[in-house]
Amino acid sequence: MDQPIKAPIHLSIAAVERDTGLSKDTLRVWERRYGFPNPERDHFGERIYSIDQVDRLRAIRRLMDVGYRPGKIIGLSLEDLQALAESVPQAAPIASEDQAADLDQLMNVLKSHEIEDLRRQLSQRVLRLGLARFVTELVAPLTEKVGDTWARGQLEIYEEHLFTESMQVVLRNAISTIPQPGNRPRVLLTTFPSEPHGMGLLMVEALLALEGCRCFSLGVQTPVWDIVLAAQAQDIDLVVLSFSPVMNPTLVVDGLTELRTKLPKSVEIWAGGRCPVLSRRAPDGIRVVTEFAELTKSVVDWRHRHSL
Amino acid sequence: MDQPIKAPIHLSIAAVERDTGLSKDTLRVWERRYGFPNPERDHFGERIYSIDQVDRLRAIRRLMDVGYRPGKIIGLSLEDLQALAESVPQAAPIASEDQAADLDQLMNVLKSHEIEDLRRQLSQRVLRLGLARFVTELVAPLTEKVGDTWARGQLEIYEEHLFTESMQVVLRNAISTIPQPGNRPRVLLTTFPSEPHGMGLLMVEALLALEGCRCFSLGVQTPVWDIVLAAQAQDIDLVVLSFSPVMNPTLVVDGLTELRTKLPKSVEIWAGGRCPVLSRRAPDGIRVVTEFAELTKSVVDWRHRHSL
DNA sequence: GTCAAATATTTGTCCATGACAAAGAAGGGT
DNA sequence: ACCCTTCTTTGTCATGGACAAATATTTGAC
Repeated sequence: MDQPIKAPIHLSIAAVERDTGLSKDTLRVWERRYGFPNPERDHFGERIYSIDQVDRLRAIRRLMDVGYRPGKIIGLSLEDLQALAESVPQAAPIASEDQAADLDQLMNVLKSHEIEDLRRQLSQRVLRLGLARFVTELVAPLTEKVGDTWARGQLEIYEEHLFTESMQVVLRNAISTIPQPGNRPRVLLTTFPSEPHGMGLLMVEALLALEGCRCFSLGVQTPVWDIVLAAQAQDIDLVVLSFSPVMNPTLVVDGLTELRTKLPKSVEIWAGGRCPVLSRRAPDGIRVVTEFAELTKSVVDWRHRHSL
Repeated sequence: MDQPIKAPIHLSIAAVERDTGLSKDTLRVWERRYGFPNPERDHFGERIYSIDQVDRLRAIRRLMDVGYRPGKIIGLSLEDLQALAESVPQAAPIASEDQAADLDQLMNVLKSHEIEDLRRQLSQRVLRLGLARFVTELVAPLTEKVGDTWARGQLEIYEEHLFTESMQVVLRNAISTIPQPGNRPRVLLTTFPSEPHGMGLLMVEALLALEGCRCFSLGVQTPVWDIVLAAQAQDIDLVVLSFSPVMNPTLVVDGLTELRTKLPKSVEIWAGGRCPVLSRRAPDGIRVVTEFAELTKSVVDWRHRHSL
């Protein structure tokens, strides 16, 4: 054996915050209220979390992302948590039999860790389906499936990383082959500072570029003020932001409100992604786009409104 | 005018943390110690920061990244801070006259916001110089120059985002053209969870791929435990991690130590990047690679040691 | 004077506890 | 069924104290 005695590794509260996505404040208040997590203390009284507890915290976090409330599940053992995750109903796949089978096949390639295979097969699908259908019918459901499978604990994070990395390579490659004429609308794409996920952005960029929009991607995590500056400098018509479900709702709403007041009225803001708060209480003056099909329509609509 | 009367916009402490990168704890303790920032309070006593103060905070933050200590500069006005930023000595460019001129030219293209131009010119340089020289003689110094210019306040964050995004596209494209034979060493590339910068990783991937290594990139921010799992699954010889100077030294050292104990002895760990702590107190069993030239040598050395 | 070791200062992060607002759940009337 | 009000849950913020790590400064030997 390479690691005969597994060293009892302990993590600081900052490390746990990063590994679980739960803020330090939350970790402390859970300990106070529910008695879990229940970390040891080092010689100076600072919290020291065991791997076991971090695993449990991650399982709890995953279930919360699916809608469970912490109070209900925080007392459960890791096994119970995993059992619960299994029972979460799969998001209804709107896919046909063929599609579903194809997704399964790609998942198997991913699980076999044959990265070249995965990348090659994805590239083939781009050619076969065309980029637009590739994004809507394959990337979107496959990404969801991967997230789902991970939430059930049937996929390691590193496998998700491998998937994301491969998919991004394929998508970027595909996007770079789209000719970019100097057309309107001129679109700025990015995410807020607390949102590190870039896949949604790439999908949107692909679809918009196909629609003939002029896309300027700032990558992820641009502060609000810098979005405003960039929109000014690039003479932007449309700011598109992408949100994942894990984003803090308050930050989403506050950020959007702030951005809306700072941007001229003539610049539209479109917010996309599967973030619950968007559908419920999106600020005024923000267009919420939850489905990819809407995106294309919205562009047509924009052009119509601007007589283009 | 689009915004005739600029609404007196105020930000919550969470928003300021987001926009300045200073933690809530830090913001509170500065207020307590130095009397700045000095936010108003809303009807319920929560801090409300003015735009002016946030601008000052960002200027301070920039100077800190260049080595100033907060206590020395926290009392200065925005003008004084900017003047100070101007006076920061430029990092000595080891480049030749020609190179320096070329970098300047590219910087100008970036500042003109002609993204297509920038991307096209970068792609041309790849062909002209070859990928290896492109990385060592252009990407590395240009990235540094961009960071530097930003630190002086002469570049907006969004401009840095534009640069990073363009460069990543070019690099990924270049990398994807390198044939990947099934050669050793098999290299896993990633960063720790607190390190969101992926450029260094791409540069290293390019050079290693050129050297004939088999590269598996997990993208950024992989938790330690998942790095271990991935290394196992992919039969990895070499884990390469990239660090930027802003990373918390404690987390770097702790993470590396943890990773070293969890990985089998047969798997080497190489740590790269301009992170001061690496040179000073790197843990045992970690190879520190600060220069790109070393990288190639290290691969040759690895092959020699493994009789390949 | 130069350099290294010892001491002082600066600075970020952590801790404990209290409080409240916003989201969600539960109850009651039409 | 539905909507409005009330109760419960939950995350974030506030205060103020403390210490360790990093940095600056002083001391002392050569």
